[in-house]
Amino acid sequence: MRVTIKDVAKKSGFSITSVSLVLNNKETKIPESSRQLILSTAEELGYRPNRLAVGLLKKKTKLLGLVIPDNSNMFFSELSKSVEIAARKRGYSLIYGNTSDVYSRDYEYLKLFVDHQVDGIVITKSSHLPEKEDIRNLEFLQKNNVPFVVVDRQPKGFHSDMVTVNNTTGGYMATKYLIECGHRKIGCFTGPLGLTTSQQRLDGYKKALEEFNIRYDENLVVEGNFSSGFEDKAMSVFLNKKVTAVFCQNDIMAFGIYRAANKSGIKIPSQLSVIGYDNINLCDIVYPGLTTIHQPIDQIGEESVRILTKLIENSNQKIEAEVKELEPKLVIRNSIISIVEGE
Amino acid sequence: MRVTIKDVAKKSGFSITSVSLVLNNKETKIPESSRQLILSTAEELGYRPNRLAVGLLKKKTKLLGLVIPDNSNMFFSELSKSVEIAARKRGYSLIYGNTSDVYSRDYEYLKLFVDHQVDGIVITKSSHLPEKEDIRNLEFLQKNNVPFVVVDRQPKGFHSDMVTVNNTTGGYMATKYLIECGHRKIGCFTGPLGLTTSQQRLDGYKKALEEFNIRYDENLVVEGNFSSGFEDKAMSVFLNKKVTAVFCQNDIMAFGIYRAANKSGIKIPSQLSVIGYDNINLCDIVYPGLTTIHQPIDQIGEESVRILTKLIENSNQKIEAEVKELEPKLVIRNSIISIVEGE
DNA sequence: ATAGATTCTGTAAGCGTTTTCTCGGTTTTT
DNA sequence: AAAAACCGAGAAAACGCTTACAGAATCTAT
Repeated sequence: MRVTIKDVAKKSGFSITSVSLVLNNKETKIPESSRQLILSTAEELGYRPNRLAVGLLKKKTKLLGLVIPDNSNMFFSELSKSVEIAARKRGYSLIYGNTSDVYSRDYEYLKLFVDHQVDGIVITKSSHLPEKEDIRNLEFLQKNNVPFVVVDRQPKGFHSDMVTVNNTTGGYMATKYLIECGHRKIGCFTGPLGLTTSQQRLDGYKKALEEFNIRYDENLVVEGNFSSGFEDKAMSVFLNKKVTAVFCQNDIMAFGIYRAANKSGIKIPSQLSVIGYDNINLCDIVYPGLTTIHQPIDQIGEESVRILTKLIENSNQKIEAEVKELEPKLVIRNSIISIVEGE
Repeated sequence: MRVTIKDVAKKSGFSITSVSLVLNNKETKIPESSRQLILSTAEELGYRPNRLAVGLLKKKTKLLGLVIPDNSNMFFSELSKSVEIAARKRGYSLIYGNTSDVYSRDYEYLKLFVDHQVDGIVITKSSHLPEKEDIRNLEFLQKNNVPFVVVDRQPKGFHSDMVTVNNTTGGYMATKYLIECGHRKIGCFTGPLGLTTSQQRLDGYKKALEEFNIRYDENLVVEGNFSSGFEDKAMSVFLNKKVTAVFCQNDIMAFGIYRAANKSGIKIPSQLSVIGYDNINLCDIVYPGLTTIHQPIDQIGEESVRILTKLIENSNQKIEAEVKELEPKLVIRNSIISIVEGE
């Protein structure tokens, strides 16, 4: 059986109270000699407090729940990592729910986390979560008094603490850069259009076109899924429409375009310029290096946990919901070619 | 405040006992009418049992701990996902510890998990964990009576339940395939040589060479880190030695070779053949598609959790440690060229 | 009618902690 | 020498739940 505080008490000859007091460094008038004895027998027995018991009593578990759509998508696996790092820095650990983008699991995991009495939750919803369920989920958390922070994908019709990267700006920066490189016919390979993320990046794309007086042509927009599988279809559309550059709404889809291009004997960047989104580790490793929009993943994790722990530690007072919007950044590598002005 | 069983009891007019009995579907002679009333008020109040309380009492938390070295390495992020899927299938959730390959955190997380009274632990140790600490860690778990399964990287000097993929076979298959394609001067780009994983893959490489009477030349072996950073150094060695093919001990390093090759104007596969290891999603997406050794990640997760839950459910009886060795598989894509026999 | 069997429901202990309160024993003060 | 002050340490309640056990109420059989 595991060593309990009772064992330490018995062995050291003190009461449970005294042991607890000493072990928790409470200010108390227990003489140094007793103190040392207790400390050393606890050490000797390898005593570690049972967190369930402590949690039950104190109503704090130092556990955070993390819900993400897909840990095999590098953006999210890097995000998990950054959340984990930020959490451990503050003494919290993570229970982790990967929904595999099956949206009913969002709710399942939230319930589970609540049952485990997590102190707070970081959530990025599934791609196809219906608005109604989204609201139901978050209301469930509110009703149960569990602080939470929504990350990356914004809920519709619900205002809460949130950390995002400005996707409109990101889409705008990517497109503008392509235009400045002389491109006029620019394809857009989007994520699921039900997500604010995709929609906003598309908005940025449109905004940049408009600014440079380029007509927006919806036939140059192909919807993808932030993963692979649609690149061939997209490629055939782009070739057909003779685009000279493509804005891919994430890096994985950009790699898909790399492959499709190679298959069709199209050279990147000389015949087709490509820009991605996310700046995952691999961008540096592929050839040609992928020019992309950097998302500050470490900051996202850090900010989410910062806000969440703030919420937890001030759970008595109602604070105005904090929305942290981070800025994306253009990272230039070698997947884009500048074409001569006027031709 | 959260709804407790007491609230349900009060509201429905029954005792706590009756409510618990009904809610847990215990066989009992509570009449259907009372039963229904209890069920409906529980539902109405949105009652969910507090897992801390249940765990404290039953000494079962339905929580599994997962320790992995680096979630930003795709092999491990896919592994986390597969472990998670296997766990949820059996009603367990995951507390998740990413050590970022800082080996002191292996122990930290194990302690934490024990404190949280997890029912069992799945562990893949950090790359540079000294043997002594490795043993200390696993003995700690034994002493605390926490079942565990070691995955992928084997501990030295400790026998326990384990799931691995046969790395020797994998290295052998990769090398043999290159030889059969006519290659004779084959470079080997390894992982950290302190890991059994790397060592065994190297053994397989040697074994294949030997089988075909090719002299093993240690100058063709370059140690990497399973990540990026050493590819340029490796490439210069390989070019210098005029190898025609490279066996990379994981896919990420193979992608590194892709890049280094491109930088030096070397074409893959026509001028240099490359084989990887792991078969992560990206292999299909890069160009040319990477021929590689497939590791059955889903099976690894499934087997680990299967063994672990078996251990948990039979924790009374001592069972012989189960070592499950899975088989790797060659996946042929387009990164290897066959060279004419004799020239 | 009364004992015995059968249904139903409640009491209470216990899981491992923390923390408030109380109390016995010293020492100090007058 | 008696009262006051102080020090050190333990008893007990509480957190939310499960479950063995006891008990009340109803019904059956003699």
